[in-house]
Amino acid sequence: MGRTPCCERAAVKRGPWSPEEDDALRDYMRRYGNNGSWITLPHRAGLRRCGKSCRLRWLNYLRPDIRHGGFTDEEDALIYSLYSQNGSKWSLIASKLERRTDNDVKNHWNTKLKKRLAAASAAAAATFSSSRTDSILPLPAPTPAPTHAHPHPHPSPLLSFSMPTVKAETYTYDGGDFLAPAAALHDPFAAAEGSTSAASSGSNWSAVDNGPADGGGFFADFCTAAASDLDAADQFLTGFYYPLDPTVSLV
DNA sequence: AAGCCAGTCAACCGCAGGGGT
DNA sequence: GACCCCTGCGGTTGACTGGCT
Repeated sequence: MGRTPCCERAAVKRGPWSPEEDDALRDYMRRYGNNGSWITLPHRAGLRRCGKSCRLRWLNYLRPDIRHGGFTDEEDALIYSLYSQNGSKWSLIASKLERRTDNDVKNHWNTKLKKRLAAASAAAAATFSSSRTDSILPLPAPTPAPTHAHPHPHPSPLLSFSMPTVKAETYTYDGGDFLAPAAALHDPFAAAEGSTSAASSGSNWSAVDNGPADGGGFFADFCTAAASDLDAADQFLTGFYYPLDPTVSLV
């Protein structure tokens, strides 16, 4: 039962690649490229490795046109932005970054960016919840979505985004306030965490403009505003936290 | 010096989907 | 349409490393 393995496990080597194996694969790819299939490449290259392992090693490590580590602030901002728009589509995100691999971007997100965002979120949430007694964010009456991005009201020292974002989501209106969905109330940054929260339930932090650095600014700026000044946070929300589309429902 | 712990990243696993038969 | 093979992708694991106690 179960899935047929892509190669005979007992017959192939696993684990870290030795320099000799790297040389063999690099040399083979340089001479012949992957003419044929990855499955048969190990045999042709004289490697006792699974074809998938060879492919991964080549694409993520040995390929000459890739960079490792040393992500710049600009790249970080772009990753935040693309993640907020697309979720964990690492291959897509990597394709927008020059000479980066999906594995590298994914690791960078999981080890650095996600934690940075979580820390900012926690700080903002703590400040916000300790300062408010009501559980409803004071959302403004609906206003037409702007056709152009606003100038940034609170440039963030935390993350260098320049574009504001709004949230496209279904809201309810109780006659006085617009009520954000519960998930957003408890974790306004949940969407940025991806699959387990808002992103999987249809929330989508979308950019007003489609500039390359859009998308993640809301989190950073709200964090900054909330952490430093509650009024500023309210003002920030008033400015940007409004229904974007006709899915707004009045109850 | 030794043990522990957290961070990092290479590598693996399993699934989805495309293409060929 | 059903099946198989292969590739690509995203999630996860585990080895390694450096810092701290």
